[in-house]
Amino acid sequence: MGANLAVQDSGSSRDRILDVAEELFARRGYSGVGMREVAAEVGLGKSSLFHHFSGKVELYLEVLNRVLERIHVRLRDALAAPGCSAERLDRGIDALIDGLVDEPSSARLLLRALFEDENLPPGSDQLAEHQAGERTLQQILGDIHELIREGVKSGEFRSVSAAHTIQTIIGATAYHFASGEFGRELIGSPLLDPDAVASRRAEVKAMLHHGLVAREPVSGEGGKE
Amino acid sequence: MGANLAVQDSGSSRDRILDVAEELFARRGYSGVGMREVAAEVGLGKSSLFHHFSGKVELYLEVLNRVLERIHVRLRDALAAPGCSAERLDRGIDALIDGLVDEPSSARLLLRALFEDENLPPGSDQLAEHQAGERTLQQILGDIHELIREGVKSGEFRSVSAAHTIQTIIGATAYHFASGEFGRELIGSPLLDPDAVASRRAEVKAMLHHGLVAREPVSGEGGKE
DNA sequence: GTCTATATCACGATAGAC
DNA sequence: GTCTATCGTGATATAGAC
Repeated sequence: MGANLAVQDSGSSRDRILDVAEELFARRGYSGVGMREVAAEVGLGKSSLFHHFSGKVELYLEVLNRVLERIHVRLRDALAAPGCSAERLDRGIDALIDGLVDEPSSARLLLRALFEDENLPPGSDQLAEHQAGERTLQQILGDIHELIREGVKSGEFRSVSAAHTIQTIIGATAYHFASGEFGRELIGSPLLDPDAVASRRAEVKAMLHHGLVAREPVSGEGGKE
Repeated sequence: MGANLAVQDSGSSRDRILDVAEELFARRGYSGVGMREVAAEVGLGKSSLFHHFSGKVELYLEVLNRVLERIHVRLRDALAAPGCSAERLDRGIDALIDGLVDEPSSARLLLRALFEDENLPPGSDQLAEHQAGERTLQQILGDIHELIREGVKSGEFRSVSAAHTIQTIIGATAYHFASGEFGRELIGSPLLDPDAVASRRAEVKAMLHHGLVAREPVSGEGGKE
């Protein structure tokens, strides 16, 4: 039962609660985690959690916000540097993967968050914590959307649907690193192993640059890199 | 057996339980659904469920098996017909999307299944129901793997990693149709709307054929279609 | 096959001592 | 800020009548 949670004991009680809750919510989802378990893992009594967070939903939403903020900062910085659209795309992919790898709970938590709406108590989407997360999410999506739009406008990208391309990018990054044991068996090694991460980076970028179907090399660019 | 006159709810109690459980598990996950709720939705007392299934885990695993079987049949038939690798790839993508669209619970249930391992009681992976699902899953993955391997071998596909390409395909199809309200807001219409489904088909195939980055047309094939 | 009733346990949340 | 004790509810599962 007692899983080994590699969470540091430093920081305020509030931060330690957030750290523990982030890993537990990522692994078992909102309904699968109890306040009692979070408290026990932090080393507090269950009631102490209610001193720091007004309820389970608020705790969950603050965990989610923190993850979204971290992604947003990384992506914004990566896309801010100058370069052509293809270069900025590659840097954005790297930033996304860096974030998902450096904070291993993020991918699962974010993917789970797509479904958790129906598990949260009714009215949770009107809490201040939820709306803060919505704003961060819209900034993330806005950054990617603008990158794609500019690339299409300049002719550097095909005339793709920005929305569908965002979905494809999320699927290629967040889904992959959230796929856990399934992905591990498929790939043949833990998804966070350096080699597996490097492979994923290369495969995603190659897919975005060339697709899957081969074609004759064009101006010395179509073959292997 | 007599002729089936009723159109809905005409199956056995067992089938009706599976239908209801499939939708509920897809929407709220294993931990988020109670046997009481399933029973109430079917129109039975809670205890009656335990007459048809020995427990909650067994019910969940049988629901999952049924979904995997349906996908397997569709994909196997689609890939069996002759054609070049690119044609078979497109048919496979269509079969996957057809399945996810015709059975709207499938995408969420399958994506959730990647995480539910940690929510099931310990030892669930040794139940007969689990191992049946494992076999079906391996058949599905084997079919896709073989398609990619043949395409690479014949030179029709780039020399991609089959495992990573499978992850990309799952991300582009199952993730997309499981993304629910998030996807709906991003795309701008319900993901199952005919137009949105057609768009997804086209975008996924175009991404697999051409990637995102544009290049000069090659032998009348590289531009817009 | 379906039901009522019950056993046992965990859940989120609160009250109040310290 | 953390604790113990408790409330009310709902969870899975079982026993046994019909």
